[in-house]
Amino acid sequence: MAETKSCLVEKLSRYAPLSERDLERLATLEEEERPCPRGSDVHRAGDRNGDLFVLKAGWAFSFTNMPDGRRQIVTVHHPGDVIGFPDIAFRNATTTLRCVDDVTLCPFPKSALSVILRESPRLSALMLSIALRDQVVFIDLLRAMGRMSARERIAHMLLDFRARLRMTDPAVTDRFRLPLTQQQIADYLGITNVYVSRTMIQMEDEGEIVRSEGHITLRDASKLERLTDFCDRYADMDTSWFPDT
Amino acid sequence: MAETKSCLVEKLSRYAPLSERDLERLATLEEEERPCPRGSDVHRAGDRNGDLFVLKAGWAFSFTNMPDGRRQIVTVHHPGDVIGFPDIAFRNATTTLRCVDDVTLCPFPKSALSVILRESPRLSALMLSIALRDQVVFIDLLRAMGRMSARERIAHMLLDFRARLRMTDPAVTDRFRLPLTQQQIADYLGITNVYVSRTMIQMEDEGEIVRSEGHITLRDASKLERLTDFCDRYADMDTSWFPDT
DNA sequence: CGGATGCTTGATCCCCTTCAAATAACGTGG
DNA sequence: CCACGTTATTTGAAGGGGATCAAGCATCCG
Repeated sequence: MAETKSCLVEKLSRYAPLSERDLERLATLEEEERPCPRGSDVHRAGDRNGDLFVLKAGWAFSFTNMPDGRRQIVTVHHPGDVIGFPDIAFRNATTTLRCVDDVTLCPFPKSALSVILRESPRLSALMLSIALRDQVVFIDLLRAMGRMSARERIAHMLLDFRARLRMTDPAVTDRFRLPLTQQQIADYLGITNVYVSRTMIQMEDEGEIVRSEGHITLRDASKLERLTDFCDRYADMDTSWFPDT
Repeated sequence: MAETKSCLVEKLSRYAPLSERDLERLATLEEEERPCPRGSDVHRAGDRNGDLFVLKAGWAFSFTNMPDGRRQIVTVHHPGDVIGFPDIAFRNATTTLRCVDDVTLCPFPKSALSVILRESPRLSALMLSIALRDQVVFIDLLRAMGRMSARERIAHMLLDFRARLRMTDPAVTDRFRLPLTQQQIADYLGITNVYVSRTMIQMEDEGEIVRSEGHITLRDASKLERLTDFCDRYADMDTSWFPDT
């Protein structure tokens, strides 16, 4: 029985059935979990690449800066997310990882990937699939940034957050905590904090959302889904082609 | 000796040294190459997922539409590129693949991935790395879309194209063929064709670029690199952690 | 309770869009 | 190789979405 409460096991076994051996293998790869206070940086862009993480609790985000100070938040990480995948193709981190909340991280070393690739084709397929799923999520975000208005972008972001939160907690409803500042939302969506404020007020005035106590409520999620042509990439991965072992 | 001129072998062996066995394995996975006329669609968004491709010759691009007709080109594919990676995590294609030129494709089936994962950890690592490298390229593009002006986006695109073309042909200089229409560039960068025209004229007036005979010349690439804080993601992948076999 | 941080609001500006039309380049058939 | 329709590029004028700057409020936290 998998009595071990490994983050990685917890996370990956959600996607596809894994053998006992694979589960054990995963559990041994993990290092001791590690807390990080809100506002702190786990690593900075340019740092030598170290570990990958599973985000056990709290929100975080990855971002890059331009020389003149413009900032782009690239990913908002939710509990259960694997963090650091894109960087492993390179020697140095391409983004800075900052904690939104007090956060708990479960690190596992980059070299663990090598072990997985050598020993478990099925786990390898899973890692690859997650990476490729994330790529499609980026593509969806790219479409939002390229062709959507500020209002649509915010709607898209909210739907995306809901879908992601629902992955680790199926009980998530149309009301959930949103700990990001408007400046952070702005840096994520490529607009300004001022316009985030204006747009969210407008969305609230028109009954699309409600804000209170750091939480947000989607009043009519399916309307927002139509508005943004939203597609939940977390719900329907294809695992049928995976090797059996 | 690898006498077979397999596209896949050609492509992948560029990144990291591979064993004879791996090279042979790759060669057998490939199906017969296939031509596609310019302007035609290889597959459409929503189609059941079939093959992956190596683009042997010509340019192509992948795009999505919004219900109201807005279009976002997501990737511009150059000779040597592997096409279709993001889709394999799903049952259906998420984008439409359209040919810019008369194109030659080397298809290999999705099931080939399963074979690779089972038989060659080293090739698996390579596939994963390419997927993750592409993810970083998307992140760079995202940053451009979120925080850069039209002019900076165009500069970024040109630098990216040059870097990619140089991967398969190191002889590529600051002058190269640019077969995209301004409408396509616009749909790629999230601006309008009209503004692409205006901006490129301005860039030409100010001596940053030259256009002639369907080609473009970068007059001072390093200046453009500073302007956009450009980073060549194709030049420096980290393969040091790969399994040996 | 006081400072800092985050949110809202107003006035003004500009990058880019939209619409429309003219010009140029291209592809095809004769 | 030219003629002609088609598609791509350029140009102009006008308008809007969102940026910028600056100030006033609300909230959080020690």
